[in-house]
Amino acid sequence: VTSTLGLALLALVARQAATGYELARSMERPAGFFYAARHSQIYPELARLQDAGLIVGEEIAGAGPRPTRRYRLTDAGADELRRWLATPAAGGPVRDVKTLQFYSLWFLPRDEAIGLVESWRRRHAEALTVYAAERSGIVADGDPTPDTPRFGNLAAVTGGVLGAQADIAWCDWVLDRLRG
Amino acid sequence: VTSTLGLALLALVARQAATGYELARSMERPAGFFYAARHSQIYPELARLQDAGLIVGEEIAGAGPRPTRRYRLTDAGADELRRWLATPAAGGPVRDVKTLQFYSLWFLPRDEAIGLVESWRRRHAEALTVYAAERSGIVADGDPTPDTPRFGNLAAVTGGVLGAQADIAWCDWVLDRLRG
DNA sequence: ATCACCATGTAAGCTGTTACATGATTAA
DNA sequence: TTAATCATGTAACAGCTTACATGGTGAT
Repeated sequence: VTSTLGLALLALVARQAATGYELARSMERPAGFFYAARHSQIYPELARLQDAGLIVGEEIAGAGPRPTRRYRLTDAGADELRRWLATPAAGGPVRDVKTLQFYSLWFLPRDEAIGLVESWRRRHAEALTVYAAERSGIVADGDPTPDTPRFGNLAAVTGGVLGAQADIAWCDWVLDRLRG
Repeated sequence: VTSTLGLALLALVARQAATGYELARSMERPAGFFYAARHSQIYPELARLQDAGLIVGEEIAGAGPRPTRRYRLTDAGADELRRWLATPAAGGPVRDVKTLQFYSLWFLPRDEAIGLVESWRRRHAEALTVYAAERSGIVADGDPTPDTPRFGNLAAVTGGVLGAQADIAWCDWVLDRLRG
């Protein structure tokens, strides 16, 4: 019954009790690399999760006109998250703009096609340096064991590295053909 | 001004004039692997594209209570598509359920974590056989030159193969860690 | 004083999904 | 005759984005 956004929030709160603001930050920078959401979507969803008894918010001292709340996972929330993780999620709708553009490369003059692929390559190369740096940061703190959140971080960022490498290899393959 | 769905439809119509029904089919099976949409979204968008002068529909004989129309690209539509392809599209929102689950692997007992990753691995292996089969089918018809739609097909499916291989390698890396 | 950041909320609008609706043709 | 396929459309709803709204704290 819980939405994917709800489960994403449970996954974050499971790691660390957090305010809506902190969760919104996470869904921009670290977790946002693979699951993004805005605060306007997060706050109502947190209210729903609390109504469903999956999280509880405790009021804390904070800045601003409205009360600040820090949420933590309940036992029911932990069950819900584990149930979702136990079965592989059905992949949602696919809307891959990059593949759509590569699918249409034949429609461009040769030089512009090369320019398009090169700029995608640049983007992936940048992403790779970001992921690789993040990854060596994690590894430098010691190899995480599979029952700690840091293992999830390492797994996610490793996927980012492997994916970016594959994307770059793809661009190189296409460039070879276009120049060849 | 045109939506991404609109550009996806232009990209398909650029290859081959098509009815809304045929476009909806494409967005299930071949093109649907990287850009999916339903007929309920496609028909109104086709009307909008025609209003904007990017495609024109010609009534043809066909089954059904309403007139059947086959759409083809106009010169303005070709310009619009080329303009979009010339600059690399801004990546839309990221909502990667698989990475979210891997990020949360630490939260599961070891055996269930292994089960989850194995089932993702199975899914990617299936995808790989589909892409690989599709790819050898294209290559068997002769190497396409970069100015033919078949080159786009080959580029897209090559990306599918490389991506699936990277996904499998990722799963294997995680499984290695989980099994110790 | 001005700016960035902390912190939470609502409203309008666009995008996308599911479901409802209609009817002809062709193959089992 | 029953089902699949061709072919098009609308309506209700869910999900997400952009923009509006408020106000406190701490640094420059």
